[in-house]
Amino acid sequence: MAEQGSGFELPLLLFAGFRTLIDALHTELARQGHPDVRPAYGFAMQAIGIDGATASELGRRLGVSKQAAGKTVDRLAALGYAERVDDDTDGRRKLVRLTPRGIDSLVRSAEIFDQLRAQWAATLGQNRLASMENDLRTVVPTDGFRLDVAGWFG
Amino acid sequence: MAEQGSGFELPLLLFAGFRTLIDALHTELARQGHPDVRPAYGFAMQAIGIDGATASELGRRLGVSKQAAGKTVDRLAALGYAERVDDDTDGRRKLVRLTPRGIDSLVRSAEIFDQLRAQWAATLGQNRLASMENDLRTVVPTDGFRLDVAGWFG
DNA sequence: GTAGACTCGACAACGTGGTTGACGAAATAG
DNA sequence: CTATTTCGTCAACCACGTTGTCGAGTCTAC
Repeated sequence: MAEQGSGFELPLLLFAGFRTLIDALHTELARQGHPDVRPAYGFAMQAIGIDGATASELGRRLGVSKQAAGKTVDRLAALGYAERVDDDTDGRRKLVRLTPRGIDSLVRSAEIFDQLRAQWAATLGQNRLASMENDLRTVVPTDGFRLDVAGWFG
Repeated sequence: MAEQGSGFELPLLLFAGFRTLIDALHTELARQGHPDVRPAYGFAMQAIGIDGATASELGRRLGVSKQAAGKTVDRLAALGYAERVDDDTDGRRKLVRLTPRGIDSLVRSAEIFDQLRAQWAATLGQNRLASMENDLRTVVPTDGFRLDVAGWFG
């Protein structure tokens, strides 16, 4: 209340909201058999998608270099969430595909996010939550933004 | 609008809002003579505060180890934003103090954040923005949360 | 059909932000 | 006086990003 109207608080609240959701997601994800999925991995797997992608394409989607994307794929592969498959029609390309385990984590993430949103809706009311989402949509640039949280911040 | 009610969109919107504010801050900060302040540095300087702090205390405030805090102080010191001062009454302690340049960046940050909030208020309306802040306060845990964004995410 | 340009994935080196573990020095508790 | 705690630092390591380089494969133009 002392910080009412302080410009300092707004970014903190937005980040706290983001972090609250992501932490709740990963707590539940861990409980459902995915204890070693980090926030960054979730975003990367989301970017890989069901159809898969090459490392270069993944880099473009995430807004990072192809080298950084390649390293992320290494970690995902080491954990059994993704795999590299040679492309028959192009000897240079290696398609990165999610394993069944990777797809499972993605499906569960979507469900958990829906449940979390429902909790917020129950607390704030559907209208208030929808207003918040609409207002955020108005005020953030519409073009896709970069998801390289760790690298961006530090 | 296709994503209306999608649990996936909410965290993205919150993060995009956070990032939009932080990016705007640093663009303006760079214009005002602080081009090499990174988001992480701003949070660290905020935690150091006007009165200064020891590296261990800084670590506690940021939620990271004293070693990590010490490294952050190194980078801040290298850029001329902070300095270490021996404590006369305790031979172990070294107080980390912001330099005038460090304080200047903090003062300007506060002003810029206020201006950015005013822009949001002009776009959304005072009431809508205040509602958003109130709703976020309702839904995020009240206890102080960790500011180690980079380390948390990745 | 082949020469040049482009793309792909990988390698190396580095910067930044974290972690543990260990350690000497200084303060404090008994 | 001794035992414990705390402070700052050093060293090693990991995660996530960067740039530069490179061989190999594909595509385009002549």
